Amino acid sequence: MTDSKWPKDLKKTRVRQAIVNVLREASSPLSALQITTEILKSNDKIWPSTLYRGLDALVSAELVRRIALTESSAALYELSTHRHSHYAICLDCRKMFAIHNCPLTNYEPLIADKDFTIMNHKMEIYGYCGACLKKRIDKSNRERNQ
Amino acid sequence: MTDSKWPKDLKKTRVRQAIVNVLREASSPLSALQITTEILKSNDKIWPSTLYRGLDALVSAELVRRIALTESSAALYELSTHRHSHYAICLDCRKMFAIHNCPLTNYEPLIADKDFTIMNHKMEIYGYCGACLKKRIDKSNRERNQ
DNA sequence: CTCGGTGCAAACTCTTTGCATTGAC
DNA sequence: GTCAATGCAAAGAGTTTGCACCGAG
Repeated sequence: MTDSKWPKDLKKTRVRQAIVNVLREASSPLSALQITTEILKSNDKIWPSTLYRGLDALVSAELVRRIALTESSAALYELSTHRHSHYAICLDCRKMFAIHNCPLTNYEPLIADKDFTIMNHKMEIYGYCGACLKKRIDKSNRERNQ
Repeated sequence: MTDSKWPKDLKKTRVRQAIVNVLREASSPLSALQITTEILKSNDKIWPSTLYRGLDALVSAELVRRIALTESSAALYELSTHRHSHYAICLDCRKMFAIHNCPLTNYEPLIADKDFTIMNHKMEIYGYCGACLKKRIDKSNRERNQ
């Protein structure tokens, strides 16, 4: 509710505030559907079109960042106050872990001379988080012993 | 037509051969729609469902690789004989340039200890190719001079 | 009061599913 | 001949568009 730095040229409407409130409480990026579900929980109403238009406005105002993952068809959204650029995503539980130091920062100049000027990049790392890896190992041990 | 190493357990059907033929002639990855268009040009017919099922079969047989870009909603397909892992994509003309040496190969061990075991990764680089960058510069010069 | 935001319906893109028929082996 | 591949229709997810009404500034 306390929206510290809401851009003055961005109308502060019910829907937009609801979106920001939901994203503020989220521990990881949310899909449009997840945001809708959360808003509906608070006995507030929202329509898909309005949600997407609201998100577009917030993304344009740089309050919200849109993340498109190659593996999922739905886009994810997070507050842009969290300065994440990349994520490692667990193949089992789909939990997302922010990667703070980007490996490409030093690498980009190496390919920049190939008649291509780099503006930005996307990177996703897939694997298993500690908990899920343990479960996998336990499971394969159990199967071997029976 | 000369399909050097067609997996013996993969039925060699009209549709699958048509897909492979189209992809063989392609200079960059194609979308399902582009593949459909190419096949229809040869007075051959194809239905979306059949195309997708054919692509799935070819991907499973590892003859074809599926590329999902974060920026486009449609998946792209290429023959897996071209050993590309990453692309640099021009923001203007959308041309794709293969990147052969992956910057993450040496980097992965650096984050692997963070209770996360990396299995694979996706990377896309966005920017401007030489031709499009020149056009942009020329255009901005022209606008400045008038 | 005004113009942009919203409710609602409908469309649109990409992809998948179901089922009867066809064709590869 | 058998079973998987295909033709075709229809549905599904995610997102966008159109238009009348509403509400923030």
